[in-house]
Amino acid sequence: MVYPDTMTDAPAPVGSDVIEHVLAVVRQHGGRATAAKRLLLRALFDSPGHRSADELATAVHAQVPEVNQTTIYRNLDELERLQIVDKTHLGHGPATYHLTTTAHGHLLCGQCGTLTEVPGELFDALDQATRDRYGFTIQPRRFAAIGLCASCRPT
Amino acid sequence: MVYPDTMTDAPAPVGSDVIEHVLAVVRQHGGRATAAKRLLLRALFDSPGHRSADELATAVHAQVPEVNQTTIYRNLDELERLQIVDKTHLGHGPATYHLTTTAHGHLLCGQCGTLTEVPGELFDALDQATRDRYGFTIQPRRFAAIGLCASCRPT
DNA sequence: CTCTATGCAAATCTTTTGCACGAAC
DNA sequence: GTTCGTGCAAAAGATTTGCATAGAG
Repeated sequence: MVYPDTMTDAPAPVGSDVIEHVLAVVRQHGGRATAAKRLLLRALFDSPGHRSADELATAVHAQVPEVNQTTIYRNLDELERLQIVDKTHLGHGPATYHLTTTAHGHLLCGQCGTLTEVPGELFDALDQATRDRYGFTIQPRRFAAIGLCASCRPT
Repeated sequence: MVYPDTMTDAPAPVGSDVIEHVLAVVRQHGGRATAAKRLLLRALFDSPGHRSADELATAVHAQVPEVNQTTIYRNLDELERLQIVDKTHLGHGPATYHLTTTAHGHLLCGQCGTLTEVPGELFDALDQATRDRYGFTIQPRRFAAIGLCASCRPT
C-alpha cells in the first residue's frame, strides 16, 4: 500500500538516510522495505526513550492512522531479530522497545517505577561472575534490574 | 466458607506450624486467616520453585477445587505486601511467586528459556556500583537477569 | 456485629494468529 | 509472477474490577 506523504522527501525528518540504511539491512536478510517499516523506524529514531508497542503505534498513527497494531508488532519482531532494536521487559506492564545503540542497562525502582538508564559496564562484574560459574553471558539491555531508588530507599 | 478437610490437623503436611506463624503475621497487619490463604501457603511451602499464579491455583485446586483464581491473585498480592512471598517477573510469560527465603537471583536464558537460581552474592558488585553512583539498591530476587546460557552461547 | 475475603462474571490490557488481499522485488 | 507484508477480526493469556454474599474476629 502507499500511504500519503510517506514517499516524499520534503520534510526530511531525523535520519532519513539512516533509515534507508536500516532498510537496506532488512532487504539483505530477505525482508522488504515497506511504508509501515519506514514509519516505525522514523518513530524509533525520533525519540530515544523506551517505548511500548502501543506508544510506538500512537507515534506512527500521528503520521498515518491506518497502520495496524499487528503490523507494528510484527515489524518490531523483525527489527529485534535483526538486532536493530532491543526489546526490554520491565518488571510490569508491556515490553518496551528502543534502538540498539550504546550498551546500557536499566535500573527500575520497584516502588515508584522510575527507570534509569545506566552504562552497560556496570554489569561487567556480574557478567564476569556468571560467566565463570555458569557459562552464562549477561545481556544488560534485555532486562531491568529491580530495586529501590535513592528517593524510595528506606531511612 | 468451610472447605472440607482444611481445618483438620490429621495429615499435617510440611510446615503446619510455620503456616500458622505466617497467618499470625497476616492477622497482625489487619488481614484474616482464611482457608484459602492456608491452602495457598501450603502450596507455597510444599515446593520451593518459582511458580505462576496459575500453577499455584492448580496446586490449590488439587486440594480444594472451589478456590477462585481471583482469590489466589488477591492473596498473593497480600503476601507480597507483607514480604512473605517474592513476585518475580521473568522476561516473558506470567509473573512467578515463591517464598521469601534465602537471598538469591535469577539468570534467564533469552534463547532457550532456562531459569537458573544463583546465590544473591553474585549481585553484590552490581549493587555496590549502583549504590555508589545512583543511590540505588539492587533487589536480585525481584527480577531475572537475561542473557545466554552455556548451551545457547554462540561458538 | 462489623469489616474483610471470596466467588462469579465481566472487563481490561497486551500480544498472537488465521485468512484473504495488496504490495515489494 | 512469486513471495512476503498488511489489515481485519478474532483469539489467547494474564490480571484486574464490580458487586453481592459468606465468613473471620
